[in-house]
Amino acid sequence: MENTIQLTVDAVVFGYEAGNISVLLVKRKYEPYQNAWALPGGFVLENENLEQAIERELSEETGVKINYLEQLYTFGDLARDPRGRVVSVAYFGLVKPNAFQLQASTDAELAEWFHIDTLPKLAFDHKKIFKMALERLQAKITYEPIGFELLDKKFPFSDLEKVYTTLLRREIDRRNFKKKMMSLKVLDELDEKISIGRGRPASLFSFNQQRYFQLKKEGIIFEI
Amino acid sequence: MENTIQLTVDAVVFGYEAGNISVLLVKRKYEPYQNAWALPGGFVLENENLEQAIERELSEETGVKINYLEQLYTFGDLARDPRGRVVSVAYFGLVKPNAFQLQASTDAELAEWFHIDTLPKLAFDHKKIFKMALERLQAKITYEPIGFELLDKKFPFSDLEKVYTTLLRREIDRRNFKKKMMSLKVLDELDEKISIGRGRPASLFSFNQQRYFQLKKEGIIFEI
DNA sequence: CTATATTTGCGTAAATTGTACGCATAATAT
DNA sequence: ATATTATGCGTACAATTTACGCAAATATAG
Repeated sequence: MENTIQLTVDAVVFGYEAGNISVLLVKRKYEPYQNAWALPGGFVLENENLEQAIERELSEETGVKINYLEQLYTFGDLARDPRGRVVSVAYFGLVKPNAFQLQASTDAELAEWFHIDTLPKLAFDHKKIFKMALERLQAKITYEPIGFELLDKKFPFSDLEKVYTTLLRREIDRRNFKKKMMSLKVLDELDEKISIGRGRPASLFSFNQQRYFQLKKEGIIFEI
Repeated sequence: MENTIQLTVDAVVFGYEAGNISVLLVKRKYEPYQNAWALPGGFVLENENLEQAIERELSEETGVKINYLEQLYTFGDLARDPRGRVVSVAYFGLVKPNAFQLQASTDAELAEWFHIDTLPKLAFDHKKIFKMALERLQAKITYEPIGFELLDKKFPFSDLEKVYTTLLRREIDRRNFKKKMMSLKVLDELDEKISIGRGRPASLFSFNQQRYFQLKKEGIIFEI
């Protein structure tokens, strides 16, 4: 039996900065869809697993180092790629603000961050993949502590709140949100404070992953 | 670039009968893992999509017709198959009791239902796939109305409750469970009653999928 | 035929969780 | 000094969840 099905990976990488959620795209250098924007990704090599393929492609095409990576869905429709039968395993990833800057490095292709509400036309079925990734992210921040993965290690509470209101596209009562989040026992309040512009300086918090795993093992679930 | 990655699909099919959750396995006819039990599945053909591949393999190997099918995860570790690099897209499925009987039909291989607590040793990484599927099913019945897919179209409330207590492995207060379930407005109480053994005869209920989709569109979510 | 066991169906009180919002505090801007 | 802004803390009320009592409708045992 001759095997003519090809396997690729694609990554939907989200970043957060100053109240905006962005996604990382690359401009295609070759046909098909030459010069169109697309999700970073490419063919899986025989001697690497799927996560390694994602990390290699991201490194080659964008130079971005991912902070959180999770498999999203596998797209296998017959006509999704004009080159023939190509099945793609999609992942979604999150990066911290410091990884946000794109160095126009080495042989990095043209990569850019786009606000999730103003994406350009995308190659292949990548629009559909992006849409599913965004829905997954929106759902997931309510039942897994992954919102922190978009922020620096130390962050003021208002930043976390902003990530939630931006992603969920609805207002959240600041005081109730903090009470709920603190009751989950996975945030440590640090001694440090930060003062940005005017207003009372904010305490910095950090996510205690060890405590989270501990609580998860005990069957206590994160839920906002 | 020569492509040597092969693509398969595997299905974790669950069935329910008389308080027991079972999973469908087939005995392998050829090497590798000859005569070992495995999840039904096989290579994806070039002219079929992934769901079609699942349905074809299930039909060929077991004759079982699936009632609910959902993609689970794609397994791509380097050494998961001794034949070489084989990536497998796993699905999980549910069947209704009437599809439970296995006809030793045509060229159906040896297929059998196994209680989920007493599975035999499985080929490849199928134990890992099964484990993930069970966890997904357990989680999913609490936030999507898929428990009904394991029951006949008409069912007494006690059957639904049994599906939940069996899968979640914990007692649920019968009265509160019914109140909660009815408050979701997706079950219709029929005029019919059923009497099994002694005790008061039970009303039959049916899942109103149309109403569910309606409510979902309005943003109302199913949650037990 | 009567008493008992069993399963379903309905309701209510208490405990827990969620929501709305008032007000003090600590900084900057005028 | 005073206004403005963002953070931090608390409290009353509403909604939901949980625990559990009891009646109704059947089968079974004596």
